[in-house]
Amino acid sequence: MNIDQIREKIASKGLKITPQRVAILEAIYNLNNHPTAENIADYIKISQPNIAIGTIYKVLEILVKNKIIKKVTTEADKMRYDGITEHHHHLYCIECDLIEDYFDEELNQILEQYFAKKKINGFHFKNFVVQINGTFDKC
Amino acid sequence: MNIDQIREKIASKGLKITPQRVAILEAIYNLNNHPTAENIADYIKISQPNIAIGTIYKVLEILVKNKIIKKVTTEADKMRYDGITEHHHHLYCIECDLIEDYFDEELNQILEQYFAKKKINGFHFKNFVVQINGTFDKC
DNA sequence: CTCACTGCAAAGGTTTTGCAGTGGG
DNA sequence: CCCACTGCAAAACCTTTGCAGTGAG
Repeated sequence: MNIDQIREKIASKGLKITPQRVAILEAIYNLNNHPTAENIADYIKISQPNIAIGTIYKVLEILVKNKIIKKVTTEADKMRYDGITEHHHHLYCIECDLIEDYFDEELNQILEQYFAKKKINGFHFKNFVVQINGTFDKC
Repeated sequence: MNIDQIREKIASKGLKITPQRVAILEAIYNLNNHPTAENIADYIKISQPNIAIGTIYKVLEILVKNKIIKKVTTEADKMRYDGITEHHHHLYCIECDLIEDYFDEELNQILEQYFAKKKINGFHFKNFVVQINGTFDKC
């Protein structure tokens, strides 16, 4: 994802393109590791030395509302953000706090098939996400 | 789950049985809706008018560590607690903040079978939880 | 009796808010 | 130009911590 694509992504939602917004979205794509607001602040400190932490939170909120990014939650109580909006799942490390993306079309199909035929009473099914818990070798 | 069962549950982990711990665990079982620390505080205010909020957090932490309850996370940034420790999934309302439990042995089997044969590189699989997103009729 | 637990209050950390000033369209 | 956005600082909020006093085993 290059700068022009990022600008286009912001503009396509009718949002103003500001250097801060571009830097934040670029940070999320480049960090690629479900960063916290603080991680993002550190990353963009070089290009945006004067950005306020409040601005970061406001921008993240707007990006989430416009479905450009998604919130990711863990048992640790900091909010984290995910720039991938296509359907995917997460590998959670139960020892460290690492999260990795997990894509598998077979898994999606199995579950789509399951939910298509399964009726859940009083509930309108939209989508699903699988939290896959375990440990990474690298930890 | 009656009081004696709750006391037994606490004692079985070698923990001291205190009125505060019993009240908190009873609240989680009776509220039955993945309460926050604050929800629990409100619920037990009648029986435990002097309990400190710090005590509630300390007790919850101990119950989680002893696997009597589990933490549940949502996009809202308050931690929530779940008294059901057997394997189950969650229905999340994307409009309000309601969470309901979802049990289905067929779903568990489908996914256990999937993960048994699927090798994830550099990752030791432990277990999985499915977040089922949608809306409740009652909302 | 003794040590783990509680109550209280203060501190810590993250996120939100209000407002004046700025800059993108 | 104008209104949306930013920077700044304060405040709100949830959760943790330290310590003295208490009570369960």
